[in-house]
Parts: sequence; C-alpha cells; structure tokens
Amino acid sequence: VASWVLHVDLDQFLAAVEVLRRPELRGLPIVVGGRGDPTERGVVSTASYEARAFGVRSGLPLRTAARRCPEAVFLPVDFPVYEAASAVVMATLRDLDAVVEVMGWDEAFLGVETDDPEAFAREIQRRVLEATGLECSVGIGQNKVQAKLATGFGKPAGIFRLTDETWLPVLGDKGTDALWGIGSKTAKKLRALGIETVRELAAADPAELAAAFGPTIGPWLVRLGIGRDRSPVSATPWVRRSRGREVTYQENLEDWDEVRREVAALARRLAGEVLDDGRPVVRVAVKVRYAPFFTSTHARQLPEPTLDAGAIEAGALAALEVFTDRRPVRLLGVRTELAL
DNA sequence: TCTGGGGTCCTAGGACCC
DNA sequence: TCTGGGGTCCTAGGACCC
Repeated sequence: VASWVLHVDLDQFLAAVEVLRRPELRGLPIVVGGRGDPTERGVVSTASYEARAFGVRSGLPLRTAARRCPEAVFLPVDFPVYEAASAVVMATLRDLDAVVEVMGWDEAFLGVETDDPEAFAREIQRRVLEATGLECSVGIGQNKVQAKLATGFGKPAGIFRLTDETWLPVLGDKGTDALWGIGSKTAKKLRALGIETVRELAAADPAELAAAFGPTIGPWLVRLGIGRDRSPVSATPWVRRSRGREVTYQENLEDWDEVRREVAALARRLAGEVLDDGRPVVRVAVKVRYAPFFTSTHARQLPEPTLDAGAIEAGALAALEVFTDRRPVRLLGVRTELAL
C-alpha cells in the first residue's frame, strides 16, 4: 500500500459553528470578528461564503467589512465554543487509522496508508459531518506541502489530489505567494531576483537564494517551488514555547502612567495562566504599537526562571522602561517565554 | 482598507570568551 | 599595535501562519 498525506480543513469554520447554534443564520452573510461590533477596532476572523461574495475576507477591518456588506450579521469571536467544536473534530480524526497532526482549530494533517486516498477522504468528510454537522475539504498529496496546497482546490466541501506529476502543471504558472510559507514580502524579494512564478522558483539556484535569504530559507524555498517536502506527519504533542496577551485599545493611551498600569495588569494576568502551565518563565517581552501603527518589542531575561507573578511583572516593567518614545499607544502586549 | 490576537521560526549583529 | 577563527549567548526585528 502507498503512503499519502491528507490535509483536512474545515470550511468557514467559525461562521459554520455559529450557524450550528443559530440555524436561522444559514444562507446569510455572516462576519465573525472582534467583539462583533463593526464600529470598533478589530478585524474579520472568518466570513461566511455569502459574505465573501461581497469582498469580505479574513483580516479585513470590521469597519471596512460593514461598508462592503452592510446587511451582514456581525458576531463576536467566542473562543470556548470553537475550541469545543474543534475538540470533537480532532477526536473524530484520531478515531481513524492514521497519524494525526493538529495544525490549529480547524486543520490537521493525516498520514495514511491506503491505495484509495479519495475513499479515505470521503470517509473523513462523512464522519466529521456526522459527529459535528460541519463540512470540510480534504487535500491529498505525497507530502504535507502538496496536501496543504491541494485543499484550496477542493473547497468548499471537496477533495483534490496533488502529486509530484501534477504539481507543476497545476501550480507552475501561479505566483510564488500561492505557496504555503511565501507571503507578500518574500514574493516581492523573489520578484526582484527575476522569479515570478512557482515554475521559475522550482528552477532557481539554491545557492543564489541562500545568498539572498540565508542558508536555511534559501534552499527551502526552492524545495517548496518543486513541491518536495520531507517533513513527516507527526502526532507528537505540541509543546508551548511562549504565552502572550495583547490588547488593542479602542482609544489610544496618551498617559504613560496608564501604559505602565496596563502592562502590569497584562503581566499579572499572564502570570496566572503561566502558573497553570507549570513551566517557569525565562524571559518577558513587551510589545508597543504606537498610534501610527509602528510596532516595536523589547525583552528582558529574568534573573532566574520563575513562576512568581511579582517577578514576571517586574520583568515586564523593566522591558517597558527600554521604550523612550512616549507617543500615543494603540496596542500593548506582554509575552512570556517558557523554559524548555 | 486606519489595519486582531494567538503563536513559531529564522536572521543578524554585538558582546564575550577561548 | 594589530590581529585569526570559532563558538555561544543575548536582543531586536522580520516573516509567516491560523
């Protein structure tokens, strides 16, 4: 039997979960994001397909979404509900004869031994729908990169297979940012090197890209262009390396004393969550986004690994003191890095 | 288009040591 | 007075993903 990688991705996950508990919303344009108030600062987490028809996409400011689709139903992000739905989906996948690697709330890779991956994919869709009422799309590939890219061609509620043979015929003419791991910045840098398409990336010289992107990323980009990927599907449980909290304020903070109080409060709140993890904090970073959307981060190593809330707060305030710019602040964040 | 919140990994440069 | 090569640690920032 052959080895295949299947990538399972739930369709319009947050919007679909909202429809499950409010069936009267089915068929309507739904926008889930922020606190559900399109007059506030915030962005779209998930838009239903009906809302996407109006040009509403993930990451779009809620205000803009409301302008594009005034009749949309705006809903707040409700983490516990999505986490519960996600847990049922992942448990369903783990019941199958496969290695399951969870990739977030609504995605997973499955390593499968089968001669009929499409039949396996249909079985996944059937079981997930039966267990949760949610639809998913499944990408099939000879590795994770192929499977991940294939899923997009299967949406919604479909199945699509990509292989070594079909990779370039399907993707060769697309821009490099169609690939998983290449965003707008890297695509632009590649264009400056004369590389526009996936096919051109596949034919690029790894040494030349190493010179431009570094010894790890350069050669990896070429492998990505070819659609080859040796990384295994791994069921090893995820180990958290950091835990953070950040807040965008509805009104900018002008008073630095208030900034200090907010950072201290974020640090104390984080300390409580970190205590539940049980792994000591070794470093604390503070992030400040000024009103003109310029962001910078300063971090401080703690004198010793600790779970003490006072020490974590002191570390955050020490990192905050490195900031000398006292312009109005739009966002504050605190992130703790945990001992391994 | 006035741009969230949660993360991970990589790179580069300076300090410091042998 | 000018100077090598390597290694590690630390910090800041960049890029990407869900």
